[in-house]
Amino acid sequence: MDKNDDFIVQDFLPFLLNRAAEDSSLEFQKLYKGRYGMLRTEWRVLFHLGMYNRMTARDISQRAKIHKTKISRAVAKLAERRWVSRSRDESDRRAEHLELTAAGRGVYDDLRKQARAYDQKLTQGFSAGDVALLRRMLRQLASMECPVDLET
Amino acid sequence: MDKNDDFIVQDFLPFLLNRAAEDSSLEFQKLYKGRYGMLRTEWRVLFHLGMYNRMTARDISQRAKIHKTKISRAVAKLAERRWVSRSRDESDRRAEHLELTAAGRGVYDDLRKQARAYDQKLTQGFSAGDVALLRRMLRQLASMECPVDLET
DNA sequence: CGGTAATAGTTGATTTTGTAACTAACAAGA
DNA sequence: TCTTGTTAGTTACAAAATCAACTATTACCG
Repeated sequence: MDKNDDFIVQDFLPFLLNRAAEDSSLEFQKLYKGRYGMLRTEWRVLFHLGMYNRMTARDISQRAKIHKTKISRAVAKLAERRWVSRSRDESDRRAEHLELTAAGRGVYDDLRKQARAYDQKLTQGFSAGDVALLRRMLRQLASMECPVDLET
Repeated sequence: MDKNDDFIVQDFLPFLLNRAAEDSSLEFQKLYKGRYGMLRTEWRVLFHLGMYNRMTARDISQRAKIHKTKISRAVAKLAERRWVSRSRDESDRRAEHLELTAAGRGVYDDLRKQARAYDQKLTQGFSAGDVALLRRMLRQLASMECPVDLET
């Protein structure tokens, strides 16, 4: 990693990140998939709404960096299952405010509990300080560059 | 993260990992996609072959934890472009040995250079020690549980 | 105003992935 | 040998992601 030509592609950060991401997501995915028949994007939208309460699709898209078409379809499914309610913004009738219904919040609460437990399981091999550092670095890596056109 | 109910789903490790993985991959993806029209799995297969020289699809599958169908398709494309050559194992005619051609090695060499530079760019905001710790933790998170049936 | 551009969100077509089932080759025991 | 089981790899079909184009609404600016 330091010298001129000893670069091991197995150490390539994007590779390591993708592997860790895929592997660490697998088990939790079974949960929201198996228990609620949700897709990953649906779960992400759900938890953003659970956390911020009232957002438009655009808000979620920007905050989570999820493409708007994915959100559109996820919201459609969540609304169909009555976990999310939609209401037009009257001052800008293009926009739509999204909120969890009571049922949706029930699902969110359950999954959040599971997520917490799962997170603890994932991190139990590390010291608290290391985990904190890890999260900080991941956040920084994620926000690093965002010149990416989220539309299109 | 510590108390009973202050779990912020934005801190959820799989979420952070996925975001960091996606974001950190984007720019490099443009490279192998734009310059060589490769898909992610193809690039992964290519660099495994570049690193280990002679492998079967199964070897790659196990080492990189990539599903065999993905590898099969990636190899098909790489072979079609004459970047990879295939040869049957004579002692076990089910297996096929894969190797980079000269052209394939050219591509690999170029991309490995790019990868090294890109990796340095990604990590330049952190101390060397932190980066080393990060890689170690990612590797551990990735290999943590592997009860997952790689076949099927 | 009127026209062009931008924005929120949706839809449809194409790609890519995931899942299962399949072929072909080998292994091992009755 | 035959039967059953396993392994390497491919293929077919369904599920999902991506990309481009679309509607409807608002903003900007002459």
